[in-house]
Amino acid sequence: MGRPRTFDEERAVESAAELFARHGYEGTSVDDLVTAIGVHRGSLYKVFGSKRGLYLTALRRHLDRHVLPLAGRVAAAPDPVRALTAAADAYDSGPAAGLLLLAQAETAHRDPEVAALTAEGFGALEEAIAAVLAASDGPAAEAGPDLARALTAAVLGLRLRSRTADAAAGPGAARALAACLAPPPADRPTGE
Amino acid sequence: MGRPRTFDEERAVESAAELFARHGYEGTSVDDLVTAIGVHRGSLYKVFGSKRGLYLTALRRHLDRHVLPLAGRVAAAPDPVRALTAAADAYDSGPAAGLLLLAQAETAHRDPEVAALTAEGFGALEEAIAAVLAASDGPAAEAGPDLARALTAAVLGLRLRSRTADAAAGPGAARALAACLAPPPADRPTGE
DNA sequence: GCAGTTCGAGAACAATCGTTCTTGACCGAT
DNA sequence: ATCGGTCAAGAACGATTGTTCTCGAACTGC
Repeated sequence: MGRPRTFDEERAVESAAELFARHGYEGTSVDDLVTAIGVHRGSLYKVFGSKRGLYLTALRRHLDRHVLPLAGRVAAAPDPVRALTAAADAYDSGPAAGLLLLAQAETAHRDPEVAALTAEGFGALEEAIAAVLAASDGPAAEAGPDLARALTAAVLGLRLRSRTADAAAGPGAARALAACLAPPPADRPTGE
Repeated sequence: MGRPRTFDEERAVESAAELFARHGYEGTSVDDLVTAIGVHRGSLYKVFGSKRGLYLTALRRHLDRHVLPLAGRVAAAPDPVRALTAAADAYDSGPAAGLLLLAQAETAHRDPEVAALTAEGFGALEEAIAAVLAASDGPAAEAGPDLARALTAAVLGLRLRSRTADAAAGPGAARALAACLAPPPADRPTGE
C-alpha cells in the first residue's frame, strides 16, 4: 500500500558517504546532500530521521562493506609486508575511503556513537595486523599489539596526508615502512 | 593616542588555538571564542579581521612555537629511535598539539592557505626525520624520504587515534615502531 | 473505482552562524 | 580642559543551518 519510493536508498547512502568523506560532517550541509543525492528533503528525513542518522548509517555501511572486509584480507596475508601494503593500497583507493578517517578526526571525540564505530573499524585493522605480526618470525613478532597500533596509525596518517599532498606518496611510503620490518636479517643477501 | 587595549593578544591566540585544536574550525563558533577568550566581538574582529584570520594566526603561531622547534629537536637527535620517540612524546602532549592535525584533516583540502601551512609543518617534520635517517647506519638509511614520510604519518595517526582511545597508547606504540628499525642487525645480542 | 496510505515538491520554521553597527566610556596629546 | 581616536558592551544584521509542515500526486488493497 502507498506510493512506492522511487529513489535507491543504497545509492543515496553511497552518495552521502562520498560527500561526508570529502567535506566532513559539519562541512556537508543538508542542501548539499539533497542536491547531490537527488532525493527530497522530506524523503530523506522520513528514511534516515536526521542528518546524523544518515551519517551513522553511511559510516556503518562503510565499515561493513569496506573496512571489515579489508581487515579480513589483511589478516589473511602471508607475511607482515604484504599485509601492510595491502592495507595501504586498499585504504588509499575508493571514493569513500576517507569516511572513517574524517569521522575519527572530526566527530568521534564528541559523539560516542561515532566513536564506537571508529573504534570498531580501527580495532579490526589493528587486530588483523597484530595477528599477522604474531604469526611472522621476523623481528616484528615480539613487538605485538603496540607495533600493530603504530602501523595502523601510519596507514591512517598517510591517508590523511594524501588528502592535500600532491599524489600517491602513500604506496611508496607504506612500502618503505613494510620493507623496514621485512627482513629476517639472516636470509638477506647482503654479503653472499 | 586612543584608549589602550586591555586584553592580551598572546593569550587570546593561545586560547583560540586550544579551542580550535579541540573542536576543529567549524566546530568552534565565534561565541565560543569570545566567551573563552573573554574579549569582545568587536575587538576580536578589529584585531584579527575574521574568524578565519584568527584561525590562521593561531595556526601559524602553533607552527612557529611548537612544530618547527620540535622539528629542530628531532633533526638533532643522535639516532632514528630517539628522534622518533622524541617526536611522538612531544607531539602527544601540549594543549594545542592537535591544531596541525585538525587543520590537515578538516580544513586543508578546501583552504589553500591552510594547506600551505600544514604542508610546511609536516614537511619540516619529515625532513627532520629524513635527515636523521640519512645520517644513521641502520637498515633505515637506504629507505630515504619515503620512510620518513611513513614515520611522520605514524606519529600523526597515533595522535589522531589517541583523541578517543583510552589513553597513552601513543608512546608505547611509537617506541615499538622505533625499536623495529633500531638494531643494526649485527650488534643485536641474539645468539651471543 | 474508491479508500487509504505513502511519496515527492517546496515553503516555512526556529536557531545559530559569522559579521557589522551603534552607543558610551576611556585615554593621550594639544 | 578639551578634543580626537580607540576601546568595550551589546544589540542587530542577513545568511545559512537542520528540521518540520502543508499540499497534491501516485500507487495498492478491497
